[in-house]
Amino acid sequence: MKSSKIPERTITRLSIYLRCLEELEADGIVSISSKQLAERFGLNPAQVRKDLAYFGQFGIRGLGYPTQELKNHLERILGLKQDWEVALVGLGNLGSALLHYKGFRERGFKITAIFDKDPVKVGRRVKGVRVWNVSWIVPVIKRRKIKIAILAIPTVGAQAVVDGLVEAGVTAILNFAPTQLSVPWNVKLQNVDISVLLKTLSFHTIRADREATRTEGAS
Amino acid sequence: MKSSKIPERTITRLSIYLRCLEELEADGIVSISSKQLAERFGLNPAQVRKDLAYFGQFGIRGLGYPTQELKNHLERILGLKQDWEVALVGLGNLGSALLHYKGFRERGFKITAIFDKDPVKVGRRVKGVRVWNVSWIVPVIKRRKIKIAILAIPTVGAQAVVDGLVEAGVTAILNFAPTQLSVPWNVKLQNVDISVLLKTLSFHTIRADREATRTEGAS
DNA sequence: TAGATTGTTAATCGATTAACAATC
DNA sequence: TAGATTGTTAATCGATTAACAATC
Repeated sequence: MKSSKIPERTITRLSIYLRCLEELEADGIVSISSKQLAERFGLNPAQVRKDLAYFGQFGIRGLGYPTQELKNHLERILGLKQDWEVALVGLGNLGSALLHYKGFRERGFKITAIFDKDPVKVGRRVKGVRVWNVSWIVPVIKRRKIKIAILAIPTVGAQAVVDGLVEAGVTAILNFAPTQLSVPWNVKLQNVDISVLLKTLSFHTIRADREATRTEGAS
Repeated sequence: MKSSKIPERTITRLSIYLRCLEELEADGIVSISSKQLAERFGLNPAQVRKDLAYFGQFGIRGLGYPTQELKNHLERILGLKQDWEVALVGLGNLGSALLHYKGFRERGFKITAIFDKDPVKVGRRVKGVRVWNVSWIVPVIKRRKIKIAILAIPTVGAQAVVDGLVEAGVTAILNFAPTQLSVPWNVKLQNVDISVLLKTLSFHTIRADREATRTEGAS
């Protein structure tokens, strides 16, 4: 078993391949080549093969990859063969939207604990899930052995919450708070900063604008 | 002017630096070195200097970067000196959450057109913004010259919507639909696939688990 | 002047792509 | 067997980091 180091982007692509395989399976297509798979995403076939080769030999030379089998392998690799309990911290606009997002449960992620600091919300049940005061994070998560958390709170106090999550044994955090958080090396922090994303769009729009006027001028 | 090619990640980091500079300015700190800036994000000082050097010489040797001035430069580079009109397509849970997200307006992004296909929603006004039928995308966006769109709709029909946006002159799209969309080379598509993100978290949790049990066994 | 820190070039590192023997 | 496609090694590419002259 030579695990070497697996690039982050390989993992991201793996879950994209998986979605494609689900579609292929639904369409009754029994096998697919790295070339075909690559074409769908504008990737290089060698990259597809390399990504998969990190985890084993799943293909058949001359034929390609058996759809269903590869799908099973990827599900196992990505840890989707089991259901995951997920803690949601913050039940504002974004938190509520995420709670109602059907994609989670479909893929085995169940929000089973919610935390908020608003006394109006604490104690209620939303979608059958109890809302706890944030001060209960450590004991509740510890007891339930929850490993994955979603952070949908404002910047202020976010680090304290993260510290609590880590103390409680959480090893993976999806963070929507627009701030830099620090976690120990063995905890995975995935940032989704919508305002940063919008800024890159703004940058590209500025550029597109300039290009357009330049081209106009040249023509 | 040697523009060369600017890495995507440089742009992302630029907007992170900017946030830091805003805080520094609020704290009345007038200058900062690449070393200090890098430390805050666990980056390399050379990288900070290189990122900035793509766009000009903003620093003073021996002293560092003047906070306020650099902030201004970054705002100009990222296109934040102007307000942006943004179109929101899809007013479900996620769309509503994004509409109510205060971070947008604070940073000059105003959602000024909403599209949905639900007849119940069409024609209403939400937060003072009119909801149009999706079939009106092209004329409405064209007339208002909107350049940035947020896509918060399900997979089905997403490509058709994107085609409309592009036809109407949109050059940057923030996509929350969990599907691969195709756009022309001069349009920037930024995907935020929450289910893919959760899968990478799942993968890391699986790994952390294995590591933990291995260490236990070894001890 | 001495110390500090930039801007930039060169070295390193890591990821992508090309090429090809292995093999279905 | 001939054609196709994998798995893997080698070549390329691009981004990060180190090093250092320029200069405040």
